[in-house]
Amino acid sequence: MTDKKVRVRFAPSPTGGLHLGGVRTVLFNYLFAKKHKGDFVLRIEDTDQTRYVDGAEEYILDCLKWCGLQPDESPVAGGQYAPYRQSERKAIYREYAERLVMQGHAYYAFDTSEELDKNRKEIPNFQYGQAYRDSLRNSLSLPQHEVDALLDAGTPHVIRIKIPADENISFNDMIRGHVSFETNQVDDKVLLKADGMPTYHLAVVVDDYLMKISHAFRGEEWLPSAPVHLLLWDYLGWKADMPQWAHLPLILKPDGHGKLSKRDGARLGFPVYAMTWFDAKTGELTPGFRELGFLPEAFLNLLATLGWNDGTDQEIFTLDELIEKFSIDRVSKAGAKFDFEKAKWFNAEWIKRLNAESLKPKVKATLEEKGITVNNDDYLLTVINLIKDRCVLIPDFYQQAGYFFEQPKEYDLNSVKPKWTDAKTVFFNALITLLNNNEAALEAHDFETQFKALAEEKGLKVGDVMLPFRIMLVGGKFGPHVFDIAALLGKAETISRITKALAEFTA
RNA sequence: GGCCCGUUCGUCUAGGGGUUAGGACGUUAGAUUUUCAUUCUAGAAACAGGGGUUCGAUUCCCCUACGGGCUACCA
Repeated sequence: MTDKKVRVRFAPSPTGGLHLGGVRTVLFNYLFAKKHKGDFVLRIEDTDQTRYVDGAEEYILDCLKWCGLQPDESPVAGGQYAPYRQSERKAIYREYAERLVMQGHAYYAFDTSEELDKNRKEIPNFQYGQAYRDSLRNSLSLPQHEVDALLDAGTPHVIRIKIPADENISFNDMIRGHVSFETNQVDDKVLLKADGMPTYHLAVVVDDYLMKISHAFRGEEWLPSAPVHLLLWDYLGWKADMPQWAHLPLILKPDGHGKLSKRDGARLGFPVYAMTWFDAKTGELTPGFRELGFLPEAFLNLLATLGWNDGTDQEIFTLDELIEKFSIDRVSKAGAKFDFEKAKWFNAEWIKRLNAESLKPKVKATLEEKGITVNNDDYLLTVINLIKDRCVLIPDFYQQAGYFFEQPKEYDLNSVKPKWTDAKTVFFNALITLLNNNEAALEAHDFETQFKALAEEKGLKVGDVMLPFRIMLVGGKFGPHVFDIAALLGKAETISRITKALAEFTA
Protein backbone atom coordinates (compact mmCIF):
# COMPACT_ATOMS: atom_id res chain seq x y z
CA MET A 1 0.00 0.00 0.00
CA THR A 2 1.25 3.45 -0.82
CA ASP A 3 1.40 6.07 1.85
CA LYS A 4 -0.50 8.65 -0.13
CA LYS A 5 -3.18 10.64 1.59
CA VAL A 6 -6.39 8.78 2.33
CA ARG A 7 -9.25 10.10 0.24
CA VAL A 8 -12.55 8.29 -0.02
CA ARG A 9 -15.81 9.16 -1.69
CA PHE A 10 -19.48 8.39 -1.49
CA ALA A 11 -20.98 8.63 -4.93
CA PRO A 12 -24.75 8.29 -5.00
CA SER A 13 -26.96 9.00 -7.93
CA PRO A 14 -29.77 11.40 -7.12
CA THR A 15 -32.70 9.16 -7.93
CA GLY A 16 -34.67 9.09 -4.69
CA GLY A 17 -34.43 8.40 -0.98
CA LEU A 18 -31.24 7.32 0.73
CA HIS A 19 -31.35 3.68 1.60
CA LEU A 20 -29.97 1.99 4.75
CA GLY A 21 -27.23 0.39 2.72
CA GLY A 22 -26.32 3.75 1.25
CA VAL A 23 -25.96 5.32 4.67
CA ARG A 24 -23.85 2.41 5.83
CA THR A 25 -21.57 2.92 2.85
CA VAL A 26 -21.32 6.59 3.80
CA LEU A 27 -20.56 5.63 7.38
CA PHE A 28 -17.80 3.18 6.50
CA ASN A 29 -16.27 5.71 4.14
CA TYR A 30 -16.47 8.41 6.76
CA LEU A 31 -15.04 6.25 9.54
CA PHE A 32 -12.17 5.15 7.37
CA ALA A 33 -11.41 8.70 6.30
CA LYS A 34 -11.52 10.12 9.82
CA LYS A 35 -9.53 7.27 11.27
CA HIS A 36 -6.75 7.90 8.80
CA LYS A 37 -6.98 11.67 8.92
CA GLY A 38 -8.11 11.66 5.34
CA ASP A 39 -10.77 13.37 3.25
CA PHE A 40 -14.31 12.29 2.68
CA VAL A 41 -15.79 13.55 -0.57
CA LEU A 42 -19.34 13.47 -1.81
CA ARG A 43 -19.67 13.15 -5.55
CA ILE A 44 -23.02 13.20 -7.27
CA GLU A 45 -23.31 10.66 -10.07
CA ASP A 46 -26.07 12.22 -12.11
CA THR A 47 -25.15 10.90 -15.53
CA ASP A 48 -28.53 9.38 -16.20
CA GLN A 49 -30.95 12.20 -16.97
CA THR A 50 -33.84 9.80 -17.32
CA ARG A 51 -33.56 8.76 -13.70
CA TYR A 52 -32.65 12.12 -12.25
CA VAL A 53 -35.04 13.25 -9.55
CA ASP A 54 -35.38 16.83 -8.47
CA GLY A 55 -34.55 17.42 -4.84
CA ALA A 56 -32.76 14.14 -4.38
CA GLU A 57 -29.35 15.72 -4.12
CA GLU A 58 -30.49 18.15 -1.46
CA TYR A 59 -32.14 15.29 0.37
CA ILE A 60 -28.89 13.31 0.39
CA LEU A 61 -27.05 16.32 1.80
CA ASP A 62 -29.71 16.65 4.51
CA CYS A 63 -29.35 12.99 5.40
CA LEU A 64 -25.62 13.33 5.84
CA LYS A 65 -26.18 16.38 7.95
CA TRP A 66 -28.71 14.63 10.17
CA CYS A 67 -26.31 11.72 10.63
CA GLY A 68 -23.44 14.04 11.34
CA LEU A 69 -21.37 12.62 8.50
CA GLN A 70 -20.41 15.81 6.74
CA PRO A 71 -18.28 15.55 3.62
CA ASP A 72 -15.09 17.57 3.39
CA GLU A 73 -15.73 18.18 -0.30
CA SER A 74 -19.06 18.20 -2.09
CA PRO A 75 -21.08 20.10 -4.69
CA VAL A 76 -22.06 22.58 -1.97
CA ALA A 77 -18.92 22.65 0.13
CA GLY A 78 -16.74 22.81 -2.98
CA GLY A 79 -13.16 21.65 -2.97
CA GLN A 80 -10.07 21.67 -5.13
CA TYR A 81 -11.37 18.91 -7.40
CA ALA A 82 -14.65 20.60 -8.28
CA PRO A 83 -17.06 20.25 -9.88
CA TYR A 84 -18.44 17.35 -7.88
CA ARG A 85 -21.46 16.69 -10.07
CA GLN A 86 -20.69 14.40 -12.97
CA SER A 87 -23.16 16.15 -15.21
CA GLU A 88 -20.95 19.22 -14.88
CA ARG A 89 -17.89 17.19 -15.84
CA LYS A 90 -19.40 15.84 -19.03
CA ALA A 91 -16.68 17.15 -21.36
CA ILE A 92 -13.92 15.47 -19.39
CA TYR A 93 -15.15 11.96 -20.01
CA ARG A 94 -15.40 12.19 -23.80
CA GLU A 95 -11.75 13.08 -24.00
CA TYR A 96 -10.70 9.92 -22.18
CA ALA A 97 -13.12 7.78 -24.13
CA GLU A 98 -11.70 9.04 -27.40
CA ARG A 99 -8.22 8.43 -26.12
CA LEU A 100 -9.12 4.81 -25.48
CA VAL A 101 -10.51 4.49 -28.99
CA MET A 102 -7.31 5.94 -30.37
CA GLN A 103 -5.26 3.43 -28.43
CA GLY A 104 -7.39 0.55 -29.61
CA HIS A 105 -8.87 -0.21 -26.21
CA ALA A 106 -12.31 1.02 -27.14
CA TYR A 107 -14.42 1.40 -30.25
CA TYR A 108 -17.50 3.07 -31.69
CA ALA A 109 -20.67 1.01 -31.80
CA PHE A 110 -23.70 1.92 -33.88
CA ASP A 111 -26.12 -0.81 -32.91
CA THR A 112 -29.50 0.37 -31.74
CA SER A 113 -31.01 -0.73 -28.46
CA GLU A 114 -33.69 -2.56 -30.41
CA GLU A 115 -31.16 -4.60 -32.32
CA LEU A 116 -29.35 -5.54 -29.16
CA ASP A 117 -32.52 -6.42 -27.31
CA LYS A 118 -33.43 -8.71 -30.17
CA ASN A 119 -30.08 -10.45 -29.95
CA ARG A 120 -30.38 -10.87 -26.21
CA LYS A 121 -33.72 -12.45 -26.66
CA GLU A 122 -32.82 -14.76 -29.52
CA ILE A 123 -29.27 -15.76 -28.73
CA PRO A 124 -28.69 -17.66 -25.51
CA ASN A 125 -26.02 -16.06 -23.32
CA PHE A 126 -25.60 -13.23 -25.79
CA GLN A 127 -23.21 -10.56 -24.70
CA TYR A 128 -21.60 -7.70 -26.56
CA GLY A 129 -18.06 -8.98 -26.52
CA GLN A 130 -15.49 -11.17 -28.12
CA ALA A 131 -17.88 -13.76 -29.45
CA TYR A 132 -20.25 -11.41 -31.21
CA ARG A 133 -18.63 -8.03 -31.65
CA ASP A 134 -17.43 -8.88 -35.16
CA SER A 135 -20.96 -9.56 -36.32
CA LEU A 136 -22.33 -6.32 -34.90
CA ARG A 137 -22.16 -2.79 -36.25
CA ASN A 138 -19.08 -1.11 -34.84
CA SER A 139 -15.75 0.37 -35.79
CA LEU A 140 -14.11 -3.01 -35.37
CA SER A 141 -16.35 -4.87 -37.78
CA LEU A 142 -17.12 -2.12 -40.32
CA PRO A 143 -14.66 -0.86 -42.92
CA GLN A 144 -12.99 2.41 -41.99
CA HIS A 145 -14.71 4.50 -44.70
CA GLU A 146 -18.08 3.30 -43.54
CA VAL A 147 -17.28 4.16 -39.94
CA ASP A 148 -16.16 7.62 -41.03
CA ALA A 149 -19.31 8.10 -43.03
CA LEU A 150 -21.47 7.05 -40.14
CA LEU A 151 -19.61 9.38 -37.79
CA ASP A 152 -19.73 12.28 -40.24
CA ALA A 153 -23.46 11.79 -40.67
CA GLY A 154 -23.88 12.16 -36.95
CA THR A 155 -25.20 8.65 -36.51
CA PRO A 156 -25.99 7.98 -32.85
CA HIS A 157 -23.31 5.79 -31.38
CA VAL A 158 -21.71 4.74 -28.16
CA ILE A 159 -18.14 3.99 -27.22
CA ARG A 160 -17.48 0.53 -25.84
CA ILE A 161 -14.45 -0.86 -24.10
CA LYS A 162 -12.72 -3.64 -26.00
CA ILE A 163 -12.24 -6.42 -23.48
CA PRO A 164 -9.16 -8.50 -24.34
CA ALA A 165 -9.41 -12.23 -24.89
CA ASP A 166 -7.99 -14.95 -22.68
CA GLU A 167 -6.81 -12.84 -19.82
CA ASN A 168 -7.25 -13.29 -16.14
CA ILE A 169 -7.96 -10.17 -14.18
CA SER A 170 -7.58 -10.29 -10.44
CA PHE A 171 -7.20 -7.98 -7.52
CA ASN A 172 -7.08 -7.99 -3.79
CA ASP A 173 -10.28 -6.82 -2.16
CA MET A 174 -9.80 -5.41 1.33
CA ILE A 175 -12.76 -7.41 2.57
CA ARG A 176 -12.82 -10.47 0.34
CA GLY A 177 -9.19 -11.05 -0.42
CA HIS A 178 -8.22 -12.39 -3.82
CA VAL A 179 -10.94 -12.09 -6.47
CA SER A 180 -10.45 -13.07 -10.10
CA PHE A 181 -12.25 -13.00 -13.43
CA GLU A 182 -11.73 -14.43 -16.91
CA THR A 183 -11.96 -11.67 -19.51
CA ASN A 184 -13.76 -14.00 -21.89
CA GLN A 185 -16.73 -13.76 -19.58
CA VAL A 186 -16.72 -9.98 -19.44
CA ASP A 187 -18.63 -7.99 -22.02
CA ASP A 188 -17.71 -4.81 -23.84
CA LYS A 189 -19.42 -2.34 -21.56
CA VAL A 190 -20.57 0.99 -22.89
CA LEU A 191 -18.26 3.75 -21.71
CA LEU A 192 -19.83 6.75 -23.35
CA LYS A 193 -23.53 6.85 -24.12
CA ALA A 194 -25.11 8.21 -27.28
CA ASP A 195 -26.04 11.39 -25.44
CA GLY A 196 -22.39 12.03 -24.67
CA MET A 197 -22.70 11.20 -21.00
CA PRO A 198 -20.38 8.60 -19.54
CA THR A 199 -21.68 5.44 -17.97
CA TYR A 200 -20.80 4.66 -14.39
CA HIS A 201 -17.88 2.53 -15.55
CA LEU A 202 -16.01 5.35 -17.24
CA ALA A 203 -17.03 8.08 -14.85
CA VAL A 204 -16.06 6.24 -11.70
CA VAL A 205 -12.58 5.50 -12.99
CA VAL A 206 -11.93 8.95 -14.41
CA ASP A 207 -13.23 10.76 -11.35
CA ASP A 208 -11.58 8.50 -8.82
CA TYR A 209 -8.33 9.18 -10.61
CA LEU A 210 -8.83 12.91 -11.01
CA MET A 211 -10.04 13.28 -7.43
CA LYS A 212 -7.13 11.23 -6.14
CA ILE A 213 -9.29 8.65 -4.40
CA SER A 214 -7.13 6.24 -2.43
CA HIS A 215 -9.72 3.73 -1.26
CA ALA A 216 -12.97 2.88 -2.98
CA PHE A 217 -15.76 1.32 -0.96
CA ARG A 218 -18.96 0.31 -2.66
CA GLY A 219 -21.68 -2.32 -2.47
CA GLU A 220 -21.05 -5.90 -3.44
CA GLU A 221 -23.34 -5.51 -6.45
CA TRP A 222 -20.39 -3.82 -8.16
CA LEU A 223 -18.07 -6.76 -7.88
CA PRO A 224 -18.94 -8.22 -11.32
CA SER A 225 -17.98 -4.98 -13.06
CA ALA A 226 -14.69 -4.66 -11.22
CA PRO A 227 -12.70 -6.22 -14.09
CA VAL A 228 -13.94 -3.48 -16.43
CA HIS A 229 -12.75 -0.85 -13.98
CA LEU A 230 -9.41 -2.58 -13.45
CA LEU A 231 -8.84 -2.70 -17.20
CA LEU A 232 -9.72 0.98 -17.53
CA TRP A 233 -7.26 1.97 -14.83
CA ASP A 234 -4.66 0.04 -16.74
CA TYR A 235 -5.52 1.32 -20.24
CA LEU A 236 -5.70 4.91 -19.11
CA GLY A 237 -2.20 4.47 -17.74
CA TRP A 238 -3.12 5.08 -14.12
CA LYS A 239 -2.57 1.65 -12.70
CA ALA A 240 -0.16 2.86 -10.06
CA ASP A 241 -2.78 5.25 -8.72
CA MET A 242 -5.65 2.81 -8.58
CA PRO A 243 -7.49 2.88 -5.26
CA GLN A 244 -7.73 -0.11 -3.00
CA TRP A 245 -11.09 -1.74 -3.42
CA ALA A 246 -13.50 -2.96 -0.79
CA HIS A 247 -16.85 -4.41 -1.77
CA LEU A 248 -19.28 -4.16 1.12
CA PRO A 249 -21.76 -6.93 1.88
CA LEU A 250 -25.37 -6.19 1.01
CA ILE A 251 -28.20 -5.53 3.44
CA LEU A 252 -30.89 -8.12 2.85
CA LYS A 253 -34.61 -8.44 3.43
CA PRO A 254 -35.45 -9.67 6.97
CA ASP A 255 -37.74 -12.33 5.57
CA GLY A 256 -37.68 -13.96 2.20
CA HIS A 257 -34.78 -13.28 -0.07
CA GLY A 258 -32.92 -10.56 -1.84
CA LYS A 259 -31.67 -7.06 -1.35
CA LEU A 260 -33.59 -4.87 1.04
CA SER A 261 -35.82 -2.46 -0.85
CA LYS A 262 -38.16 0.32 0.11
CA ARG A 263 -41.06 -1.98 -0.76
CA ASP A 264 -39.99 -4.30 2.06
CA GLY A 265 -40.28 -1.44 4.51
CA ALA A 266 -43.84 -0.75 3.48
CA ARG A 267 -44.67 -4.44 3.50
CA LEU A 268 -43.09 -5.24 6.87
CA GLY A 269 -43.74 -1.94 8.60
CA PHE A 270 -40.34 -0.40 9.12
CA PRO A 271 -38.35 2.36 7.47
CA VAL A 272 -35.71 1.72 4.87
CA TYR A 273 -34.75 5.31 4.13
CA ALA A 274 -32.75 7.48 6.49
CA MET A 275 -35.28 10.29 6.30
CA THR A 276 -38.77 10.47 4.90
CA TRP A 277 -38.76 10.85 1.16
CA PHE A 278 -41.53 12.44 -0.82
CA ASP A 279 -41.76 11.53 -4.47
CA ALA A 280 -43.29 14.51 -6.22
CA LYS A 281 -44.11 12.48 -9.31
CA THR A 282 -46.07 9.70 -7.67
CA GLY A 283 -47.07 11.58 -4.55
CA GLU A 284 -45.69 8.66 -2.58
CA LEU A 285 -44.35 9.29 0.91
CA THR A 286 -41.75 6.81 2.11
CA PRO A 287 -41.12 7.00 5.85
CA GLY A 288 -37.63 7.42 7.27
CA PHE A 289 -35.80 6.48 10.44
CA ARG A 290 -35.55 10.08 11.51
CA GLU A 291 -39.27 10.73 11.30
CA LEU A 292 -40.08 7.47 13.04
CA GLY A 293 -38.18 8.68 16.06
CA PHE A 294 -34.70 7.24 15.72
CA LEU A 295 -31.77 9.16 17.12
CA PRO A 296 -28.89 9.65 14.70
CA GLU A 297 -26.56 8.14 17.30
CA ALA A 298 -28.61 4.96 17.36
CA PHE A 299 -29.07 4.87 13.60
CA LEU A 300 -25.33 5.08 13.00
CA ASN A 301 -24.67 2.57 15.75
CA LEU A 302 -27.00 -0.03 14.32
CA LEU A 303 -25.68 0.49 10.83
CA ALA A 304 -22.09 0.15 11.98
CA THR A 305 -22.73 -3.19 13.64
CA LEU A 306 -24.57 -4.52 10.61
CA GLY A 307 -21.62 -6.25 9.04
CA TRP A 308 -18.89 -4.98 11.29
CA ASN A 309 -17.70 -5.58 14.85
CA ASP A 310 -14.56 -4.75 16.76
CA GLY A 311 -13.90 -8.29 17.92
CA THR A 312 -15.14 -7.66 21.45
CA ASP A 313 -18.62 -7.90 22.95
CA GLN A 314 -19.15 -4.17 22.74
CA GLU A 315 -22.25 -3.20 20.79
CA ILE A 316 -22.90 0.39 21.74
CA PHE A 317 -20.47 2.80 20.15
CA THR A 318 -20.31 6.56 19.89
CA LEU A 319 -19.17 8.03 16.59
CA ASP A 320 -15.79 8.84 18.12
CA GLU A 321 -15.40 5.26 19.30
CA LEU A 322 -16.32 4.01 15.85
CA ILE A 323 -13.70 6.25 14.28
CA GLU A 324 -11.15 4.92 16.72
CA LYS A 325 -12.07 1.26 16.37
CA PHE A 326 -13.21 0.89 12.80
CA SER A 327 -11.23 -1.34 10.53
CA ILE A 328 -12.30 -2.31 7.03
CA ASP A 329 -10.86 -5.79 7.29
CA ARG A 330 -13.22 -6.57 10.14
CA VAL A 331 -16.20 -6.06 7.86
CA SER A 332 -17.88 -9.38 7.22
CA LYS A 333 -18.18 -10.90 3.77
CA ALA A 334 -21.72 -12.20 3.95
CA GLY A 335 -24.84 -10.12 3.48
CA ALA A 336 -26.84 -9.26 6.59
CA LYS A 337 -30.57 -9.45 7.05
CA PHE A 338 -31.93 -6.31 8.59
CA ASP A 339 -33.63 -6.82 11.97
CA PHE A 340 -35.95 -4.02 12.98
CA GLU A 341 -36.33 -5.35 16.52
CA LYS A 342 -32.65 -4.97 17.13
CA ALA A 343 -32.71 -1.56 15.50
CA LYS A 344 -35.28 -0.45 18.05
CA TRP A 345 -33.19 -1.88 20.86
CA PHE A 346 -30.30 0.33 19.77
CA ASN A 347 -32.54 3.35 19.91
CA ALA A 348 -33.85 2.48 23.37
CA GLU A 349 -30.28 2.08 24.57
CA TRP A 350 -29.35 5.48 23.19
CA ILE A 351 -32.37 7.16 24.76
CA LYS A 352 -31.29 5.70 28.10
CA ARG A 353 -27.74 6.85 27.61
CA LEU A 354 -28.36 10.39 26.41
CA ASN A 355 -29.08 12.98 29.08
CA ALA A 356 -32.38 14.80 29.31
CA GLU A 357 -30.91 18.03 28.02
CA SER A 358 -29.89 16.54 24.68
CA LEU A 359 -33.18 14.70 24.34
CA LYS A 360 -35.17 17.82 25.13
CA PRO A 361 -35.49 19.42 21.67
CA LYS A 362 -36.68 16.20 20.12
CA VAL A 363 -39.14 15.43 22.89
CA LYS A 364 -40.43 18.97 22.76
CA ALA A 365 -40.99 18.66 19.03
CA THR A 366 -42.86 15.39 19.31
CA LEU A 367 -45.08 16.79 22.06
CA GLU A 368 -45.77 19.92 20.08
CA GLU A 369 -46.76 17.81 17.11
CA LYS A 370 -49.45 16.36 19.35
CA GLY A 371 -50.62 19.81 20.37
CA ILE A 372 -48.82 20.07 23.67
CA THR A 373 -46.98 23.31 24.27
CA VAL A 374 -44.13 23.13 26.73
CA ASN A 375 -43.48 26.39 28.52
CA ASN A 376 -41.39 25.16 31.42
CA ASP A 377 -38.16 23.54 30.29
CA ASP A 378 -37.08 22.51 33.78
CA TYR A 379 -40.34 20.71 34.26
CA LEU A 380 -39.85 18.95 30.92
CA LEU A 381 -36.34 17.93 31.90
CA THR A 382 -37.64 16.34 35.10
CA VAL A 383 -40.32 14.54 33.15
CA ILE A 384 -37.82 13.22 30.62
CA ASN A 385 -35.59 11.86 33.34
CA LEU A 386 -38.54 10.15 34.93
CA ILE A 387 -39.69 8.34 31.80
CA LYS A 388 -36.88 7.99 29.29
CA ASP A 389 -36.03 4.46 30.35
CA ARG A 390 -39.40 3.32 29.12
CA CYS A 391 -39.24 4.91 25.67
CA VAL A 392 -37.99 3.12 22.58
CA LEU A 393 -38.73 5.70 19.89
CA ILE A 394 -39.05 9.44 20.34
CA PRO A 395 -42.83 9.48 19.74
CA ASP A 396 -43.16 7.17 22.76
CA PHE A 397 -42.51 10.26 24.84
CA TYR A 398 -45.99 11.45 24.01
CA GLN A 399 -47.61 8.31 25.33
CA GLN A 400 -45.34 8.32 28.38
CA ALA A 401 -45.27 12.03 29.10
CA GLY A 402 -48.50 13.45 27.74
CA TYR A 403 -50.32 13.19 31.06
CA PHE A 404 -47.74 15.45 32.69
CA PHE A 405 -49.03 18.23 30.47
CA GLU A 406 -52.70 17.55 30.06
CA GLN A 407 -55.35 15.67 31.97
CA PRO A 408 -56.15 12.18 30.76
CA LYS A 409 -58.76 12.25 28.03
CA GLU A 410 -59.79 8.69 28.69
CA TYR A 411 -59.61 6.39 31.67
CA ASP A 412 -59.05 2.68 31.79
CA LEU A 413 -62.46 2.24 33.39
CA ASN A 414 -62.47 -1.53 33.01
CA SER A 415 -59.70 -1.76 35.55
CA VAL A 416 -61.55 0.40 38.04
CA LYS A 417 -65.31 0.38 37.83
CA PRO A 418 -66.07 -3.31 38.39
CA LYS A 419 -64.22 -3.21 41.69
CA TRP A 420 -65.41 0.21 42.83
CA THR A 421 -66.92 0.55 46.29
CA ASP A 422 -68.38 3.37 48.30
CA ALA A 423 -65.49 3.04 50.68
CA LYS A 424 -63.19 4.07 47.88
CA THR A 425 -65.26 7.16 47.20
CA VAL A 426 -64.96 8.05 50.84
CA PHE A 427 -61.24 7.47 50.72
CA PHE A 428 -60.59 9.72 47.76
CA ASN A 429 -62.74 12.49 49.16
CA ALA A 430 -60.73 12.23 52.35
CA LEU A 431 -57.57 12.33 50.26
CA ILE A 432 -58.67 15.59 48.72
CA THR A 433 -59.26 17.01 52.15
CA LEU A 434 -55.89 15.78 53.29
CA LEU A 435 -54.18 17.49 50.38
CA ASN A 436 -56.10 20.69 50.90
CA ASN A 437 -55.18 20.86 54.57
CA ASN A 438 -51.52 20.10 54.14
CA GLU A 439 -49.57 22.70 52.25
CA ALA A 440 -46.44 20.63 51.92
CA ALA A 441 -47.98 17.20 51.59
CA LEU A 442 -46.67 16.46 48.10
CA GLU A 443 -43.37 18.24 48.35
CA ALA A 444 -42.43 16.74 51.69
CA HIS A 445 -42.23 13.24 50.22
CA ASP A 446 -44.26 11.84 53.05
CA PHE A 447 -47.35 11.87 50.92
CA GLU A 448 -46.94 8.16 50.32
CA THR A 449 -46.90 7.52 54.06
CA GLN A 450 -49.97 9.64 54.61
CA PHE A 451 -51.74 8.05 51.68
CA LYS A 452 -51.19 4.59 53.10
CA ALA A 453 -52.19 5.62 56.59
CA LEU A 454 -55.38 7.11 55.25
CA ALA A 455 -56.20 3.92 53.38
CA GLU A 456 -55.85 1.87 56.53
CA GLU A 457 -57.85 4.34 58.48
CA LYS A 458 -60.68 3.92 56.01
CA GLY A 459 -60.39 0.15 56.21
CA LEU A 460 -58.97 -0.32 52.70
CA LYS A 461 -55.99 -2.25 51.48
CA VAL A 462 -53.39 0.07 50.00
CA GLY A 463 -53.33 -2.04 46.86
CA ASP A 464 -57.02 -1.41 46.30
CA VAL A 465 -56.59 2.34 45.98
CA MET A 466 -53.17 2.55 44.38
CA LEU A 467 -54.34 1.51 40.94
CA PRO A 468 -57.41 3.75 40.91
CA PHE A 469 -55.20 6.63 42.02
CA ARG A 470 -52.78 5.95 39.18
CA ILE A 471 -55.56 5.81 36.64
CA MET A 472 -56.94 9.08 37.98
CA LEU A 473 -53.62 10.81 37.33
CA VAL A 474 -52.42 8.97 34.23
CA GLY A 475 -55.48 7.45 32.62
CA GLY A 476 -54.04 3.97 32.37
CA LYS A 477 -51.91 1.27 33.90
CA PHE A 478 -48.51 2.64 33.07
CA GLY A 479 -45.92 5.19 34.05
CA PRO A 480 -43.42 5.73 36.86
CA HIS A 481 -44.13 5.67 40.59
CA VAL A 482 -47.48 7.22 41.19
CA PHE A 483 -46.26 9.40 44.05
CA ASP A 484 -43.53 10.82 41.87
CA ILE A 485 -46.17 11.74 39.34
CA ALA A 486 -48.34 13.38 41.96
CA ALA A 487 -45.40 15.33 43.31
CA LEU A 488 -44.53 16.61 39.86
CA LEU A 489 -48.13 17.45 39.02
CA GLY A 490 -48.48 19.50 42.18
CA LYS A 491 -51.24 19.77 44.71
CA ALA A 492 -53.82 21.69 42.73
CA GLU A 493 -53.52 19.53 39.63
CA THR A 494 -53.61 16.33 41.64
CA ILE A 495 -56.77 17.39 43.41
CA SER A 496 -58.29 18.46 40.14
CA ARG A 497 -57.59 15.10 38.56
CA ILE A 498 -58.93 13.14 41.51
CA THR A 499 -62.11 15.18 41.46
CA LYS A 500 -62.61 14.82 37.74
CA ALA A 501 -61.91 11.11 37.69
CA LEU A 502 -64.00 10.41 40.75
CA ALA A 503 -67.01 11.73 38.88
CA GLU A 504 -66.32 9.34 36.01
CA PHE A 505 -65.61 6.35 38.21
CA THR A 506 -68.78 6.72 40.19
CA ALA A 507 -71.03 7.63 37.32
C1' G B 1 -28.59 -20.20 -18.40
C1' G B 2 -23.48 -17.86 -17.72
C1' C B 3 -20.09 -15.44 -14.36
C1' C B 4 -18.81 -13.67 -9.47
C1' C B 5 -19.40 -13.60 -4.13
C1' G B 6 -21.02 -15.95 0.17
C1' U B 7 -22.77 -19.99 4.15
C1' U B 8 -21.76 -20.49 12.91
C1' C B 9 -28.33 -20.27 17.29
C1' G B 10 -34.85 -17.50 14.20
C1' U B 11 -31.64 -12.67 13.40
C1' C B 12 -26.75 -9.77 13.93
C1' U B 13 -22.23 -11.93 15.06
C1' A B 14 -17.30 -13.80 18.07
C1' G B 15 -14.05 -17.69 17.55
C1' G B 16 -10.78 -20.82 15.02
C1' G B 17 -7.12 -27.61 13.96
C1' G B 18 -8.05 -30.17 20.30
C1' U B 19 -13.42 -24.78 23.27
C1' U B 20 -18.80 -26.85 28.03
C1' A B 21 -18.59 -23.12 20.26
C1' G B 22 -18.93 -16.95 23.41
C1' G B 23 -22.01 -12.31 23.15
C1' A B 24 -26.33 -9.41 21.55
C1' C B 25 -31.59 -8.92 19.67
C1' G B 26 -35.83 -11.75 19.96
C1' U B 27 -38.03 -15.76 22.79
C1' U B 28 -39.27 -18.79 27.48
C1' A B 29 -39.27 -18.99 32.92
C1' G B 30 -38.43 -16.53 37.44
C1' A B 31 -37.10 -12.12 40.74
C1' U B 32 -37.79 -6.81 41.53
C1' U B 33 -41.37 -2.94 40.56
C1' U B 34 -48.80 -2.62 45.01
C1' U B 35 -49.17 -0.33 37.25
C1' C B 36 -46.33 -0.60 32.86
C1' A B 37 -41.49 -0.33 31.29
C1' U B 38 -36.57 -0.67 33.05
C1' U B 39 -33.23 -3.86 35.73
C1' C B 40 -31.52 -8.70 37.38
C1' U B 41 -31.19 -14.21 37.15
C1' A B 42 -31.84 -18.61 34.55
C1' G B 43 -33.26 -21.55 30.03
C1' A B 44 -34.02 -23.20 24.97
C1' A B 45 -31.42 -22.23 20.48
C1' A B 46 -26.02 -22.80 15.59
C1' C B 47 -20.76 -24.65 12.88
C1' A B 48 -25.43 -26.72 5.32
C1' G B 49 -24.00 -31.86 3.35
C1' G B 50 -20.20 -35.19 1.36
C1' G B 51 -15.27 -36.21 0.48
C1' G B 52 -10.22 -35.38 1.55
C1' U B 53 -5.54 -33.44 4.61
C1' U B 54 -4.56 -34.59 9.80
C1' C B 55 -3.49 -38.27 15.66
C1' G B 56 -7.65 -34.80 15.56
C1' A B 57 -11.69 -30.77 11.79
C1' U B 58 -16.72 -26.25 12.87
C1' U B 59 -11.81 -24.15 11.59
C1' C B 60 -7.47 -25.89 5.80
C1' C B 61 -8.58 -28.01 0.50
C1' C B 62 -12.20 -29.99 -3.13
C1' C B 63 -17.15 -31.10 -4.63
C1' U B 64 -22.36 -30.62 -3.94
C1' A B 65 -26.43 -28.01 -2.06
C1' C B 66 -28.39 -23.59 -0.72
C1' G B 67 -28.38 -18.18 -0.58
C1' G B 68 -27.12 -13.57 -2.83
C1' G B 69 -25.31 -10.31 -6.71
C1' C B 70 -24.43 -9.16 -11.81
C1' U B 71 -25.67 -10.31 -16.71
C1' A B 72 -28.89 -2.13 -19.69
C1' C B 73 -26.70 3.50 -23.89
C1' C B 74 -29.27 2.32 -14.54
C1' A B 75 -26.28 3.32 -10.94
